[in-house]
Amino acid sequence: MSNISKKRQQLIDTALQLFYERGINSVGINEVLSVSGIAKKTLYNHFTSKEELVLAALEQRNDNFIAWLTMSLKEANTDIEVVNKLFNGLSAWFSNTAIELGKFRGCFFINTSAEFSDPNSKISQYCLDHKQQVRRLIGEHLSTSNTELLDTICILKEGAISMAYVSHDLSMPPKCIKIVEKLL
Amino acid sequence: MSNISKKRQQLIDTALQLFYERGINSVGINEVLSVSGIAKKTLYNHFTSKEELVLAALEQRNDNFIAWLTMSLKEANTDIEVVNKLFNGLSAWFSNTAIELGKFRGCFFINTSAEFSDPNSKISQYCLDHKQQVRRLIGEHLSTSNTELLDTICILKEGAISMAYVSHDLSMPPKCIKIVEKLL
DNA sequence: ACCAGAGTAGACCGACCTGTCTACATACAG
DNA sequence: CTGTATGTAGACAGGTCGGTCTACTCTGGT
Repeated sequence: MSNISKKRQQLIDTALQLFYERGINSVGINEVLSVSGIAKKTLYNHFTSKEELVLAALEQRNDNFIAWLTMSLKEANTDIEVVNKLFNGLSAWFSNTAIELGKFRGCFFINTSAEFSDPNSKISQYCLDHKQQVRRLIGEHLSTSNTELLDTICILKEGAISMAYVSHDLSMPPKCIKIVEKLL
Repeated sequence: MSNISKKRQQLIDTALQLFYERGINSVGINEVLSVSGIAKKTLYNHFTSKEELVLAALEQRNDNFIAWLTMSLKEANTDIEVVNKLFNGLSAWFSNTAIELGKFRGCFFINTSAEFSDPNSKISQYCLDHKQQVRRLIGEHLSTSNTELLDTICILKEGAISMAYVSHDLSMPPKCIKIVEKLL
């Protein structure tokens, strides 16, 4: 890997970590630089603004998350297996057992949407896009193209994430599994 | 009402509106002052810091929300009626028909939790407290003290709010009602 | 060996942040 | 009528923000 993209990647990695841990508006460019040990000129060589760095961090997180979810849903051949693997995966995430996703601090995309109020901004649009990608990936593992089950799973997933973060209640994923079991 | 508490209330109302619309970290004290037309000295007469104003705005929002929810659940005498009234209420909120709650921009408490990363801060604690109050209020309207139904409703509620805001999908509340109907 | 490209450190800019303070106006209770 | 409490306007302090720029160094390919 060339030096140029190595530095670029270091910046993205550091930014993602700090942005996810503490929120984008609470982390300044200077902190990203001092933590990563990279000069300011280099950052503005690769990104024209903080917003571009934010978008790159969102893309990185999306890649990580989709990869993790793909792995989690691997070899799920029945609908109930998909549900089990999905919510067991969420459990692992919440309890910091899914190391690929870092220390749990809610959904980075929900948190970021909360910080950026303009729904037409690239940042908000990307958050929406991420949720659609996750939904599509789950849908591809289900036996039916009926959206009813997919809707249910997505609602429960979002609810479980929100309650895990805001209410510190990590017990929702098993309950979600039971709910879907009853419905099938 | 005395002048002192009138000014205080104006500050809280303005702060709540701006904080909810755009996020707490994106709104400075000076903007709250210029919009409300109140002097800075007066603000720091009533609140020792921005954090205190934020807490007062959270309390105000909690009062408004609990009052709205209490009204929405009034005369719900069966479990299914509670579910119907709750999710129809959410529908109205999402589509800006519930004027008491202002223009929908997600859950103020979820959004605020996303902005403040320290879970032990008063602000994060208050967000958690709000969610518990809402849960308790819903629970009081249910026929059983069994937490299973209450858990289900709360997960679905959080999921519906999150999807309405991040994914601009306002269609979840009726689907939540159908899900609970199947489970009962 | 040399030069261009990519890196470094960090001063600097204007804008904005929270919070303090001075100086003055108004209202009202005793 | 007067004193206190509460209000006003806004300058100011000290800090941080995103972003620009200068001046210098390192490194790798020809």
